[in-house]
Amino acid sequence: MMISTKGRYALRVMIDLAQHQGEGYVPLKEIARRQEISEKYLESILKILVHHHMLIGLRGKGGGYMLTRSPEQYSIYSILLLTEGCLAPVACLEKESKSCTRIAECPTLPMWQKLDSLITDFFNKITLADLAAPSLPGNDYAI
Amino acid sequence: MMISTKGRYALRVMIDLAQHQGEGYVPLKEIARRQEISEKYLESILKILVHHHMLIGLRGKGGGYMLTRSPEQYSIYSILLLTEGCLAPVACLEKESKSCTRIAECPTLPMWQKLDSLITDFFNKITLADLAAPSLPGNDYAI
DNA sequence: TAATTACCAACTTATTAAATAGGTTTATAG
DNA sequence: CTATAAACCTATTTAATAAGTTGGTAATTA
Repeated sequence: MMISTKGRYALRVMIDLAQHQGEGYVPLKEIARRQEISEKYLESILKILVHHHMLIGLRGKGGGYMLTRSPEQYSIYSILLLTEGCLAPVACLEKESKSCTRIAECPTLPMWQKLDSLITDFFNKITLADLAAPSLPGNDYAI
Repeated sequence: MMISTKGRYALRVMIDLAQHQGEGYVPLKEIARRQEISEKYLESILKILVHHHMLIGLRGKGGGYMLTRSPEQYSIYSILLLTEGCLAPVACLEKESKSCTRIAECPTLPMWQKLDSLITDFFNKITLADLAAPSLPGNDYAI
């Protein structure tokens, strides 16, 4: 498997926030309740998103979280990359992977690279708006 | 990440065997040396492949492993599926996943299903022959 | 019958995922 | 000005999985 709960939960939260745009700041407690995810665990995920300016977090009474842009302006790729760290299908393609000595002769590397592009393109073409929107003709991704 | 060493090593072994077809049975020791993989770890991977008739294993002096078909007849998908168990990009799509209560309303499920098809198709279209063959015009996968 | 090989089950170690605990800081409503 | 509600922060724990090792047994053949 490739996408952990961190990435999947992050997506669900972002969709939740997209669907509650215009309601001001939405507190974590509310999101956690709606999404049935532990508040404390969500916290650690939202921290990443705030830190990278995908969200604004406002403290204190009346505070909560809010999107910084409109849903069309978030690619699913950007959200998953932040929370998962890396979306490569094999260790060989990871940035930190101490370069394998067999790279030059590896008969499988080109295949992994093609798959990686395929996946990257797939997620880059989908936006938060596609997932948050109700089902409409032309929207392949909505339920 | 998605494909562990088990699946990656399995592919390398199958390619190695494809490239040494016609040399009779190839002992594990030789494969392990060429591929720089621990003999004992390889053993556990080859066991799976033999058990599912992807390979024949012959014991005793002069024994070793051999493909049961020609390389064109193995899809990469079939090899990875056996050794990895499941290639689904998210837990939600795994067979054993205790069915999530949110399936009916999950705004991300259609996306995961599309990605899963994409990956399955990708691996199904590539055969062992594609990876084992030398680089030729029309072979996108060889080094 | 000795050497060589595959086969088998159990165990260990390392890494990562997933979640929890227990606080501090900031803002606002009253 | 104070109680409350919220985000923020660091460290720790637990669970699961990946990765590899140990120590054998069974079959085959030179």
